[in-house]
Amino acid sequence: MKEKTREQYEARAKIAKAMAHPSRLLMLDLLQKQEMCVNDISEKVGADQSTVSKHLSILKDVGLVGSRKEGTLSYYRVTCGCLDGFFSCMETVLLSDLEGRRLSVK
Amino acid sequence: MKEKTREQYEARAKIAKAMAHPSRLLMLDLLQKQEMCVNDISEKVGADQSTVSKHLSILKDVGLVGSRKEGTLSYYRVTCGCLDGFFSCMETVLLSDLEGRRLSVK
DNA sequence: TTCCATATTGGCAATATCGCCATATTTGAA
DNA sequence: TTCAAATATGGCGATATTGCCAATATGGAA
Repeated sequence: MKEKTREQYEARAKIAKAMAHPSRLLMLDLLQKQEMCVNDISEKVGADQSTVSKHLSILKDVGLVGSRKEGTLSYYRVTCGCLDGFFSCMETVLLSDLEGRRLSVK
Repeated sequence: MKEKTREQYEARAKIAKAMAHPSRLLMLDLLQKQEMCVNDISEKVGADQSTVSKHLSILKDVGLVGSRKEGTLSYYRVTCGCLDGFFSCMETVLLSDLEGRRLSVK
């Protein structure tokens, strides 16, 4: 493991870790379509407001979402334009995995 | 959270979780370039052979890598062709995050 | 068979994540 | 200022992840 790239893998892992939760993936989907405040997200996700707030801060820490304040409300949104590629790759993996389990390479 | 898509987010989260580790990301990089056996990977990664074996089984469980046996050796390789998109998106996020921290949207 | 190299699996302690409750904090309205 | 709504943060038990050291397959060679 090279000295210089170890940090890079850790940085990448942070991003992957931020996405490694069903609720956070749902949030990313929602916030890609439109800006939303915490309470609305909380209802959509079906988790406690404090839980959602923490999830959002995790996403924000790695730069996947941004936020702005308007009065007492915090509006969050996705700041990166390449998530679709992410998700479609995931779908590809899921599909090919289903096929692969029936075929040669296990 | 819609009934039907919850499982889908969990399936995606599994994949993200599988990638959410520096060593596993390094392994994916290595195994994308060439097929490798456990011991060689272990040396490259700098972790115990049993640790690497477990990492590999995590990657294999979600269908990111496949393996074949040749004698006593197990050769692993990446089975999905869309990882580059994954990684380049991660780099994009990392870069834009650095810029974003100096600018408006926090 | 016995021996050796490779790989996988158990077990376990250390650490991290998760989600709720309770408690700040912030902002606008009264 | 006092109150209420929206968010953020502390804290804590429950659960999951991590990585090493055994211990256990597994296969080839002697």
